[in-house]
Amino acid sequence: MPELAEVEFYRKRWHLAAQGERVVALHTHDTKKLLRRLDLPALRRGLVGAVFQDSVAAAKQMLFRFGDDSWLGIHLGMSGELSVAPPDHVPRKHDHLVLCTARHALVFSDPRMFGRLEFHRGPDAPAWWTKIAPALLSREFTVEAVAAFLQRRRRAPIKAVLLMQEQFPGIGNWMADEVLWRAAIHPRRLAGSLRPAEVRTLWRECRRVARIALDAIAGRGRSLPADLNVGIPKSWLFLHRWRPGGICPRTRTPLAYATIGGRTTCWSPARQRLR
DNA sequence: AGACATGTTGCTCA
DNA sequence: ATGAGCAACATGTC
Repeated sequence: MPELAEVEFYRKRWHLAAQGERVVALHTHDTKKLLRRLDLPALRRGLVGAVFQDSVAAAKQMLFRFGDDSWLGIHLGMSGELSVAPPDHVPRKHDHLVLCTARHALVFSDPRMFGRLEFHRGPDAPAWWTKIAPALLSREFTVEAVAAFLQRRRRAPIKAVLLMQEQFPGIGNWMADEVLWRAAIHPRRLAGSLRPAEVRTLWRECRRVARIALDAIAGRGRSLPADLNVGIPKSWLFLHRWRPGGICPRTRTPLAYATIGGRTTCWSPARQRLR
């Protein structure tokens, strides 16, 4: 499920509930897969007794800092989520990590187990965190960088290229379709075939979709929507794409579906034309 | 029953 | 060497 804005929603849920609280217990449901990058005893030593100091999200990953030098990285994969429960929470089948403070249980659950947990100890954030590509909303995410990247990937369909985290951190399947729909670019167009004006539009819509999605899904300031998706604008493709027989909210014509770049892709043929 | 799922990785082939 | 395409991962839901 989680892309850029959903990841921020989950990070904020833990942060608003328990930032500043001390971890008093930790439960793991060990699946070698999810915890494969984790030194479990080190995790326990680092977190239990430490205060949840801060957190940040980037791309589809989150980093939580405990005490001065303990860092917990989380990638939610396809089906992961973070929730908050009472401190006596009894872990359910897919709860793989539970951090308890005096007042809350912070729960990481992931049925499909495509997620990832990493623990790092040291004064600075780990290397895998600092090498995440510049955020879509940062100054370093420039139209020139996008143009150069599209040229390098010129033979791949633009839909597949938008999913590449090395240039478009946080964009996932639905955001990619949303960006292309707004930019009126057919998902099967080869990246190298986009005219400069189209590249600029694509760049601009990447930033717009990221900004609006973050506000709508994760809220502004200290607010947090009650649920994912409640704030998504009615005009977005997102709300029309899932039901078969969906109608484009702009052209009022039927949406099309196909596998492009290995993923189910939805577009509006009346709006997004080939070549 | 079978298809499909908002993600990533590692392999094969050009 | 570089890049494109695809199967695999594990489990739930329609």
